Amino acid sequence: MQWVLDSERPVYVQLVEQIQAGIISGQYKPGDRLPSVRDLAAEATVNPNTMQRALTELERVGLVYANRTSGRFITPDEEMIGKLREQSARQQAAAFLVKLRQLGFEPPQALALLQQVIQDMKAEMGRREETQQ
Amino acid sequence: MQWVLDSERPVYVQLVEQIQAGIISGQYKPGDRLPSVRDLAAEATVNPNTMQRALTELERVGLVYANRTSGRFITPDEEMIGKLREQSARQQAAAFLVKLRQLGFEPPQALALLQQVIQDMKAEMGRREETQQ
DNA sequence: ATTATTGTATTACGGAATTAATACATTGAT
DNA sequence: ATCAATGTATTAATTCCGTAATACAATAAT
Repeated sequence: MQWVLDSERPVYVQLVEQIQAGIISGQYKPGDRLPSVRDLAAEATVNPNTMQRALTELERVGLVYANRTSGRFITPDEEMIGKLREQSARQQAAAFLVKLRQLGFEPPQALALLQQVIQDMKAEMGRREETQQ
Repeated sequence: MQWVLDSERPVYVQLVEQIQAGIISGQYKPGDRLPSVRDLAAEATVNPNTMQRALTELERVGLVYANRTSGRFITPDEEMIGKLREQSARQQAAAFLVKLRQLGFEPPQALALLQQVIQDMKAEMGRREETQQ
């Protein structure tokens, strides 16, 4: 795994995100054993405790579990992974709606805006392709 | 203005949000003079510096401007207010898409999910109405 | 000119959050 | 029984953020 860390946000948060992305993307498969805390920490050039914190967080939500001395594993429960993924996404969506309401956009307007932003992205991509040598 | 503050998040952030909401909702109209820093601070039972910080932030984005000794005013530029509002909303939308991609949702899927969340909200509201005494 | 009112700058305090150092506990392997 | 590898707990150091205390600066009003 290639770790990308900046100092804008807490390191342990970035670790959580990246491991989680690795799980969702299937890079870490259900049931896989993870490298040890110390190895992961060395890999990411991070203090072991910092890596531990990230792993504990993932454990809290149920994505991984630990067996003392035998190591840490991705949960084998694919359905749980799927549910967690969807639940997180819904939370993000709800938070988005709250923020947009603060800006005076009711949910249907927020939806329309998101649609438009996506359209604009597509248009931008199209222009890039045309322009590329 | 009735201020609602908790200690979950920085006070100055909450102040920014509430003043901004006041501007967008038209409670504070373009060109209006705001009460002085000290008065606002007293109103919200907050340290003057904390209120100052909130106002400086709003100034940074252009929603208000200050004239030494004569006070602080909402920008009279209604178009700017509108543009800022839309720009903020777009930023939120873009951030939402980034987070959802981290969870493995491509933009069209993110859009569909948001739509569904809104539908669910409506359904929930409906059930509430039926149930209410 | 003086004063009162306004915004601004500087500095310091407190406390929480993050990271690090170190020691402890468990257990599979030998 | 010992050891090595693992996760875990405890404590400390440090940094950073939010808030507060206080002093300064500018100008409209008198």
